[in-house]
Amino acid sequence: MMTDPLQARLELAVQRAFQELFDAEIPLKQVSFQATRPEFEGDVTINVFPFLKQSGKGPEPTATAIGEYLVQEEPVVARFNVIKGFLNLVIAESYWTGFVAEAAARDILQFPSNGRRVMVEYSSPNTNKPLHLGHLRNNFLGHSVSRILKAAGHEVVRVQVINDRGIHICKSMVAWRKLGKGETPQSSGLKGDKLVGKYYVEFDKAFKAEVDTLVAGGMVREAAEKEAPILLEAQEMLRQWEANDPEVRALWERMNGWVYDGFNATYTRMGVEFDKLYYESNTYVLGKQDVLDGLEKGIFFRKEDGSVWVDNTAEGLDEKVLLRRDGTSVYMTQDIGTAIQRFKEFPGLAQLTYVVGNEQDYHFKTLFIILRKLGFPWAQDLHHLSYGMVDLPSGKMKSREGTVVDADDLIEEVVGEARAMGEQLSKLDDFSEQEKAALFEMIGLAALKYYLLKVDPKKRMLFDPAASIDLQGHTGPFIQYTYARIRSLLRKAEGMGTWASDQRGAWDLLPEERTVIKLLHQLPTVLHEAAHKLDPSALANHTYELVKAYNSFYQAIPVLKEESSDRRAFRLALSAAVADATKKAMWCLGINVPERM
RNA sequence: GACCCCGUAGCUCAGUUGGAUAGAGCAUCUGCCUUCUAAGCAGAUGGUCACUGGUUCGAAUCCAGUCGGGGUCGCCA
Repeated sequence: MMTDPLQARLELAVQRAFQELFDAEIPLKQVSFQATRPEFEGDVTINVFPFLKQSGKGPEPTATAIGEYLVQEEPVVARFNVIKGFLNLVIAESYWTGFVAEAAARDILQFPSNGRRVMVEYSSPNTNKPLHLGHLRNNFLGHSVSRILKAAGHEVVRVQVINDRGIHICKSMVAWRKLGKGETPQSSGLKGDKLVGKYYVEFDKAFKAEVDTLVAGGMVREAAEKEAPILLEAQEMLRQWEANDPEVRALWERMNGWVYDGFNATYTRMGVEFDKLYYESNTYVLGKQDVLDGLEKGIFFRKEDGSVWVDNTAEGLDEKVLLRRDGTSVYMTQDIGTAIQRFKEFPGLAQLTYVVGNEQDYHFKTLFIILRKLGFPWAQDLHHLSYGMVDLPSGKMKSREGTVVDADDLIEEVVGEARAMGEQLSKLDDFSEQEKAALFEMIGLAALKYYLLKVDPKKRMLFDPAASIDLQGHTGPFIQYTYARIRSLLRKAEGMGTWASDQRGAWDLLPEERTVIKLLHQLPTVLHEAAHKLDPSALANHTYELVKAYNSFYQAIPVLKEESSDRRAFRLALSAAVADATKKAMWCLGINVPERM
């Protein structure tokens, strides 16, 4: 965990203070810092309550003694005050102005490369259905986490697993062959993934009709659901697929191709990217040998019927099957093999993060324990970014009840809302239609992405359609707006000269300036924490705090109209630093920012 | 039933290595465009931090229990 440089410096100074004043040792980590509450004077507050034993004095004398020591010995501490057990420190202006100069000159949200390569897996769609709201949270999270890790200095490999085989896609294939009349995306103009999804639904309809017919003919429903001819046909097709039947394989490739075209169109619009794709049709055979090796070493055990199991009861979990009695593998087997393959493929991989919903918590717990038992040292570097479900006001999304929110439709809706708002404000009269379209696309997607990313990933969240297209308040467009406003300011200021930290005159920072500077100063630490915790919401919320503070500053304090050229230049430098940091922070969330809006 | 997660303002969410009077946005109400973009700013209203007990100088935060919501417990993926 990283503490910011100012804090690290103060921690050491406080430690020295205890040493010299009270001849007492205090552990660095025990020094608790917090931002000073606005109603008191100060920037940083230290709570001395935990150290009364070491000092042998009451809270106030302890705090006062430390405060006096810091003012004397640590140049960044300008003065202090003590209220109850709280030592409020005022940090020297030169520290803050020096920081602004630095933030205006370089990207404070880009950490130097640390040489660690990490992998993030996200998306993992099935090829029988279009992408929906759940995929959006997954993709935005995965994409953002990848960028945050990159900004934190990692080299990131983004991967996607595509579930392209199995009974589900065979169902679509059967229905298309029977009912499709040769329909293609070209012939009907339907997006490829939507077309295949349509036949998946058609299959279900036909299946239900057949079951009803069989039941009407006197068959028990349970039996009918196993024997409906169209289901048998799909199962037969899966066998043919596994036997490499050329005709079935050709149809499979053709229909999956349509799906990929559709997915790619959606991914492009979402602005989500991958470095490498894994297809389940290639990886589903992996893991079997690894399980057999584990069996030989006595890590797993075989039951009388021949099936192979792992016993995780000692870890508080359960027994879990790894190979069926007929020797075929299950999902877990595949995941074991895939993980092993990835660490072979990318030697020295420092971390592998799976972005997968929390309904699979148990699966990943089990998977990680198994890999640890198999003795892979990297097993401790596996993470499950377990995110909560997205609920609708009406409850859970259910495909059977037709309440699934389609990704393409949703994007279309937020972009439409951005357009409606943009046209109404009519600030863009000199924009071409093309420029407008690009801007509304950017704003709409910002609204959607920010809405899904500002919530702690671990928590289930409510998707309120009305709130998600909101462009005011705690939203992506609000942040974009602040950025555009600063850019406009900076364009007007061109030629007014630059500012350097040695140029500061004898002035006091205004409270509005100080607030902005402090939030900006914390941002790199927040980014680092977000990388550590795999949590974009921390960065999203802090970025909002920053631009909110900037807006208050902007509204209350003149910049271009400031008469003192030094102060004006300083405010421009601060504005530029906020703009740069905001742009980078939003980039880390996968959100673009406009020069005007 | 067992295990896991969650419960903070009317609604959606921050805040949890234990610290000062628990914060935002939306909604409602009041001001502010002759001044750098009003997608903004300033302010008001709104709280038994689910409940009970415990730990301690101090608990929304830690522990136990109760209630409520969700998830997982397949030789499915």
